[in-house]
Amino acid sequence: MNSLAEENYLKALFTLAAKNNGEVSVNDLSRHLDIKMPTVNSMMKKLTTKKLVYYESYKPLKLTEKGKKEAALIIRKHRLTEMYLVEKMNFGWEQVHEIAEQIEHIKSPEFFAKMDELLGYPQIDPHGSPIPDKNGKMIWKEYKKLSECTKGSLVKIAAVINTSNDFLKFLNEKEIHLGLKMKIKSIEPFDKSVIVSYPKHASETLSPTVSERLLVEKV
Amino acid sequence: MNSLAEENYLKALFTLAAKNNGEVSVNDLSRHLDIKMPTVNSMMKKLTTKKLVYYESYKPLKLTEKGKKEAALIIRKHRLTEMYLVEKMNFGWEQVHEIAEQIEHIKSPEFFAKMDELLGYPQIDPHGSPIPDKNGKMIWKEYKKLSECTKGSLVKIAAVINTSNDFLKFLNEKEIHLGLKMKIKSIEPFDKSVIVSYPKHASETLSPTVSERLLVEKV
DNA sequence: CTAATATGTTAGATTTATCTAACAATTATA
DNA sequence: TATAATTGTTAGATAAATCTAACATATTAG
Ligand SMILES: [Mn+2]
Ligand SMILES: [Mn+2]
Ligand SMILES: [Mn+2]
Ligand SMILES: [Mn+2]
Repeated sequence: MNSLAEENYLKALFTLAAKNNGEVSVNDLSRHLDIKMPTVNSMMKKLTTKKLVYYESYKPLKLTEKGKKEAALIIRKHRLTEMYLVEKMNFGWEQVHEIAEQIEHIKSPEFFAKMDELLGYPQIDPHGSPIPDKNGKMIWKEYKKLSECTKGSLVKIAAVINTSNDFLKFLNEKEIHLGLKMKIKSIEPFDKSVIVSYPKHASETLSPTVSERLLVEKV
Repeated sequence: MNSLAEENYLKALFTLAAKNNGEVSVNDLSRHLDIKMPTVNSMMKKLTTKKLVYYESYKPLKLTEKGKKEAALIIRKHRLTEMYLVEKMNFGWEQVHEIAEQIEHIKSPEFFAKMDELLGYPQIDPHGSPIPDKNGKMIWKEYKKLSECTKGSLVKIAAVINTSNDFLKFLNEKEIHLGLKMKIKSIEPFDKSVIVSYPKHASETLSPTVSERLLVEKV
């Protein structure tokens, strides 16, 4: 059984690896978790003896297959929890991450199985991220960034990335949510702002900071 | 902020104190928590510096007012969780204690406030124990043990005490649950077994082991 | 009332997860 | 390529929560 600390390292390794083809540096982990490098270094040695991480001095860190699976199962619990909090407890999508960060460590397969069942076996979390299955398999659909779409296209919001509290609250104010269909009216040539329209909002200008964080699918 | 370990000691102190007019011994705590006496001893010193426990060498342990309140608030979270698991997630009353033992330590006032709201501000948990209010105030209604009732009386099951898994499963088999009304048909003079009747059960014999663990109110 | 038993305390060790300081290797820059 | 900056490692310290062994006090029984 992994400790709470070990679980957080596994999750961080998994998340950071996704951004850098499977390889993570001690420094990345250190900054991501706000834990000093020597601490990370010794934890990596420990996870290596547990066959969860592959580590050699001065080389990039990699999760083993076992490590990947265990990490994915924690992410599964995190995302199921977020979905449960939004769907069954009426929390806003900007409120659930902190709570899920704690509940993901609860040791009770029955508890998460029940959430899964009550939610009808959801495939995505409230931010559009895929929920890994019971074997730790996770599939990202092929979404496109809103910033990469062309004028005139009709798109549907599928996921948000870099889901900070402030960003989600901004989206709430603009009434932008998953599933929302919007039309791209034009793209400002100067700064690449995207001008869109959607129900109750005839014209909204979204800066690149925003449009790069919105993943969409074509309608 | 108290650690998980500290919270479990506070809760144990509160629970054991209820059985012994506010005083708890190091030995009681040690056995209850399955933690050796020297460990308990040093934790009591720590909780004393935090003004949660009143401790003097060789004297019984007592929670301070602050300690009592903090303990009651953890018990509040435990019981709200149990109620939520039974009412909203369809767990059996014998399944919820272990999960609540973990969730009671979640740091999120909003999470428990939401449970409370969704449950309609319940006063008791699934075993009939009172849920302390937001100020840590808890009131036990004046129930009587089934074993103390007289022949011919009509009673309603109000709470169960010493709620072990096996006992709750036994009650499930006998279809005995909170709110059930039963009539005391007779009391066996030899061993004080109570013979009762209730819907679908014309005659059930309950041993003292059982009838002493069932709290009832008169109908 | 003494002796045995039970309960409580002190001292010191261990495990886990963290840190700082010092040093070493790698990578980037001039 | 030599030097500087960044990244990584080692060594040793610290805090929390636990333990065992030894000793001290209190309670119980004869
Ligand atoms: Mn999250
Ligand atoms: Mn976490
Ligand atoms: Mn319980
Ligand atoms: Mn607990």
